[in-house]
Amino acid sequence: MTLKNPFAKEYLYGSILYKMKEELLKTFGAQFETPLIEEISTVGKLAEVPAGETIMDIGNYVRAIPLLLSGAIKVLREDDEGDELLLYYLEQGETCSVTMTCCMGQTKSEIRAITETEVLLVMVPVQKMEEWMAKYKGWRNYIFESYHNRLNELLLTVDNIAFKNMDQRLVEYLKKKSEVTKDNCIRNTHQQIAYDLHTSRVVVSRLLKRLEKLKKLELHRNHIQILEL
Amino acid sequence: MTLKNPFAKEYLYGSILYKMKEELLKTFGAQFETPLIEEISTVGKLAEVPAGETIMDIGNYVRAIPLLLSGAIKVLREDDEGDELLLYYLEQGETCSVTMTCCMGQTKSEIRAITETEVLLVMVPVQKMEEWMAKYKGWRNYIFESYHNRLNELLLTVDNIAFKNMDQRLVEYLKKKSEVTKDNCIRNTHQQIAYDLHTSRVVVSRLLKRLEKLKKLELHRNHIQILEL
DNA sequence: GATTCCCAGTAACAAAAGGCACAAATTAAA
DNA sequence: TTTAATTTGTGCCTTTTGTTACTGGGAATC
Repeated sequence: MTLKNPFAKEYLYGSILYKMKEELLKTFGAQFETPLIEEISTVGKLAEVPAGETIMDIGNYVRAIPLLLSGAIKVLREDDEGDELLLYYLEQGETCSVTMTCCMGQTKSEIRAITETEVLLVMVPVQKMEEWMAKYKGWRNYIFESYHNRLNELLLTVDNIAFKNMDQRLVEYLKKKSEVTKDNCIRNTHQQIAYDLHTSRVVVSRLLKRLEKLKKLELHRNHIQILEL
Repeated sequence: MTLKNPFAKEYLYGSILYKMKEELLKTFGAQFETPLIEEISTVGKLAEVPAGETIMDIGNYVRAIPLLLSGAIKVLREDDEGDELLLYYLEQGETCSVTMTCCMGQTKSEIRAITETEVLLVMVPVQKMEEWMAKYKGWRNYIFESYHNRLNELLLTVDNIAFKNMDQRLVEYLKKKSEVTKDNCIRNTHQQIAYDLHTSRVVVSRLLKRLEKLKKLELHRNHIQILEL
């Protein structure tokens, strides 16, 4: 947040404190202690980010971790040649464990995070994270659950790329994407899908055509209408 | 530890407490507080397991987590059809985060763990784990570092299966295996390698033959002598 | 010593995935 | 409107990986 600020709008002091607390209660009220929510409201920064923004990139140093209040973020991996692969999506109430381990260990980010939809999040400085770990059981449990969820999500990703063929992976991808965007219409070009799945545009086009013939979706320019997968 | 005990020898009370403390100091002396090491010695159970034993299987409930004092453990994933894939190795001073999240969340194990070499480990009951988290900073850091390491290791696994071809993966596999077993000789059949890499025996044989022609190794029945990879 | 079993080598073939080239359709820009 | 750029559809070919089938070598067992 100190270097180049990637956020479109950042709420200013006081003016929007009420909204932040309200949003925190909505998302974390059940698992966080009230004083913890108080503290987050005080030190955290609320940010609203439009879709398609890179909020964390490979090689960046991390000094704050994001708590996702609404919207979805996609987390990507990149290899030496710049080839990408979608790892998983983060949704409401989640946080990026990979980022967390990075800022704890003072190492650079290993992943790239891009907003999939418009997103509302709270940035919490890393020092507080450690402090709350000793102080609030709710926070400790949350951090552990996050790790748990991320590890399991990564295992599912491994399952997909190791055990499944591209056609199955494509179907899973479309399902998941439609789920997180809450939209039956995938607003993407074939090339963009190919990047996420780490394959070529031609392959995606071919498989999509096959799915269209099976009446599972309708293809249009720049978007795909899902019928039933 | 309550059901079928998979351990060959389990050290009995008192008799070997000295050895346990000594081993704990050797492996964890630098990062654990002295009273923590005391506590581990008191509640932990030292176990020596020969190579090739399954110490954790998919579907098992976990009530204790292992701290690895020496040797190596391989961690596998399995799909619905019983196809396997090696995820990573655990080595001295490490613990299985996936197992940890399982016992914290009271869920079943998602992975299988098999001793790659003879192994010395301490089993710690899960309740203590939580207790120490609030009590010892050294423990808290250790648990976090473990998660960190596991996540990064899993990311590398994803990189391998997503971005690399089978020949490169095979070379990496042989290197890593030779490293953790501290042995230039891979004592495996081609079929066993094929299981770990989730491919077929014929493919492994083909690629190994190619490596032999490149003078990178020598093939023998039941073992492979690595020259330089 | 003969038999059986396991392991490795190999050829031939099949399937999955990727690459290239180009055409057609549609949109955006000039 | 004309032109340019983008997106998609497809045929053809290559590479990679997987499958089947069969071979012989060697070790273990009878």
